[in-house]
Amino acid sequence: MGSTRDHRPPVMADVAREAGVSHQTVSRVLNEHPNVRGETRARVLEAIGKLGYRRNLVARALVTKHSRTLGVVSFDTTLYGPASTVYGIEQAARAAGYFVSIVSLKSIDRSGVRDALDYLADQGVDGIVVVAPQRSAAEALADLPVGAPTVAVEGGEAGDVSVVCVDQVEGGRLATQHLLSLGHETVWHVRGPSDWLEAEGRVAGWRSALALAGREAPRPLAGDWSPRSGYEAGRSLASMKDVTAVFVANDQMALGVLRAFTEREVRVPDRVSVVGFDDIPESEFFSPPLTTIRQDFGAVGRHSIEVLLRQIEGQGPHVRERLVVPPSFVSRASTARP
Amino acid sequence: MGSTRDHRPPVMADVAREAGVSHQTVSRVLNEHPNVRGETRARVLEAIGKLGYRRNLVARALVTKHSRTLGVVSFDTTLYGPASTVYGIEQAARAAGYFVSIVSLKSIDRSGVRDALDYLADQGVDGIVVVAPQRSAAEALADLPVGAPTVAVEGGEAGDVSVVCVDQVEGGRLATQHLLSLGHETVWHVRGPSDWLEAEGRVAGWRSALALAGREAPRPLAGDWSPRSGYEAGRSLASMKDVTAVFVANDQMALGVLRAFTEREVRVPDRVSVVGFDDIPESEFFSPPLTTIRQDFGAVGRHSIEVLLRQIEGQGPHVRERLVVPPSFVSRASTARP
DNA sequence: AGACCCGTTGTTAACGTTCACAGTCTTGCC
DNA sequence: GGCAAGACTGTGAACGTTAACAACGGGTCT
Repeated sequence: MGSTRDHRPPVMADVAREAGVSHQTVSRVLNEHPNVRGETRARVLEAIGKLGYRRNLVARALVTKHSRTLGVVSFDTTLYGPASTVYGIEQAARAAGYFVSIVSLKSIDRSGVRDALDYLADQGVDGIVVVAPQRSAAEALADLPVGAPTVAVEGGEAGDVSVVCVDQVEGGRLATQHLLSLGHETVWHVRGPSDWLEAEGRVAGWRSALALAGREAPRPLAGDWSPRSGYEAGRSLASMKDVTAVFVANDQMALGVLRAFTEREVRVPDRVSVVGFDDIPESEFFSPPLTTIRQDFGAVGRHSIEVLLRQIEGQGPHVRERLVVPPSFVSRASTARP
Repeated sequence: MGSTRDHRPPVMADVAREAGVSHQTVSRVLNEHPNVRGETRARVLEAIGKLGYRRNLVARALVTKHSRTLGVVSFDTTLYGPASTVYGIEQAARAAGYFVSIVSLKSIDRSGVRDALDYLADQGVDGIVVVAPQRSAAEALADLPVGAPTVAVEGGEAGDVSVVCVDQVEGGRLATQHLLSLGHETVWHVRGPSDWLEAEGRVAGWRSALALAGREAPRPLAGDWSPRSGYEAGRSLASMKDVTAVFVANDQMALGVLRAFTEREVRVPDRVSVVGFDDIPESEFFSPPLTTIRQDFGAVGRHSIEVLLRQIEGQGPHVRERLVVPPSFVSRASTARP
């Protein structure tokens, strides 16, 4: 104990003095440079421990031009999907030794995305993950001026950037085929908002499965992902006599549909079968437990970081990757033969 | 057009040269120093625009010792509560011109919290918000070695740091009093994990309301916040004959309870009344729609930033604040007279 | 023996900003 | 006309790190 000044946190020079070496040698020890004698290294390490030295990452970032910080732009991290994705991203990033700086947009429009990108670029992030489920976000990304490597999550055919996404079309197909295979004549659909790529993908999958089976696609009902919109769609569906199977574009809306059916005493799955999408933790305990399509958000987050790091750390000519995570079918009690 | 080198982003010196002033004057314009002639300012601004100059925040942080970045430590941001809180924090922080760096812990133990704090301190954050709903987290905070100002959210009597929280005791009381006022003899409770302060607070509120009414408190059933644990508690409750009212410590578990009751054909609210906690977006569409206690997570997030900024920006002798956000009662269809 | 390489260490100069201080040019006032 | 006060601007030195290069010593090869 008893360093010269305890009121200022120690810097590299203090450690160097303590260990009787130059500050550059301290730097070498910290950066695990191979050419440092074992005994010297030990002395430096001891001095570091004694002084409680912590390297100043800001100074380091200034000279290396690498902040070891990744930026994440997301839309409404209150929703289960984005929240889980961001969680996966953060975990993977930290495991790789990166910090994560987050910007949550209230609405994703062109300028909002652009501002967020600028904001992060200002901070000097090494790379950016944009969770861009809406078409407008994907488009904003297309004319991106950002220097930093970027990966889009759920970003459709987003311009020049790499994309990691769940195969929504396949998910829609899975749900619809399951219902058809049970013997339903056709399958109705409560869709998500039209500016969401995920909503479009699920519609496309639904249509293609119906087409493959030679069935006419009924007019889809519009929802906005919220339970309330599902509830309203459910009331419409309940009043139609020929509805026996419904594919709802997410579990929250499916909950609303179930609620509407319960109120109108439309039994599920006896009279109508329902399939959801996402597999939120609650859906297993809906009444009845919801058959749904699971998205592995954690995997999406992890993959997006892998792709991004490959782009940051790997050299080579900026390959644009596209990684698709398959959804999976989860069978529960909300579907049955007609 | 045609600056000397387009391949390197422009720095202050480039702007200075372009505008025919010194770099210091550019700095003054950027920092809105009053003593700059209007015409000079205009010239500098024009040069900035022409060159597309953006100030390097890393270099700035090095000299000012302020990164304008706030750290957030949270536990499982997949859950609705933490996710909403973090969202509120991020929005408020950005509005105040701060970046937000997030660390999501998988498990909150002493060393985990400490590592996260170190990690953020290394990065040079100006302040830290710890969303510490678990006792272990709060304790870890008690012996905090961090130099940065810190605020705990839901942190109980967390050592020396300021705390922002929802009045859980009041919430538990509200729920219980509502059930008692309907005429129920007593109220059962499905509680959260015992190492969560929120769970303890709700239990305390429940007990105090029962005590005030001169009723015996039944033995609480243990849950872990998950719908499944609620389901299991619900199965137990369904097999007891004298249960007419249940206060469940969160909405997810309440969903599980409702599911168990439905399976056993225990009618809600006809035979048993149920009250939840949180008011997640789904609970309005449970069957039946859930009467619950709403927590304003957004307000908690905003307040925590206010308190933190007051601590960072305000001088003065580190006052330890404690800010309590009141919960509110939301009446729906899951409760009735016995 | 001399040249050369390599492991190890130190010295000096960036990185791009702000701070402290020293100028210069007005302006007002006696 | 001189002088001080203030507005405005410039110069140099930090901030704490890494990069580039030089220097030294000992070993190997010819």
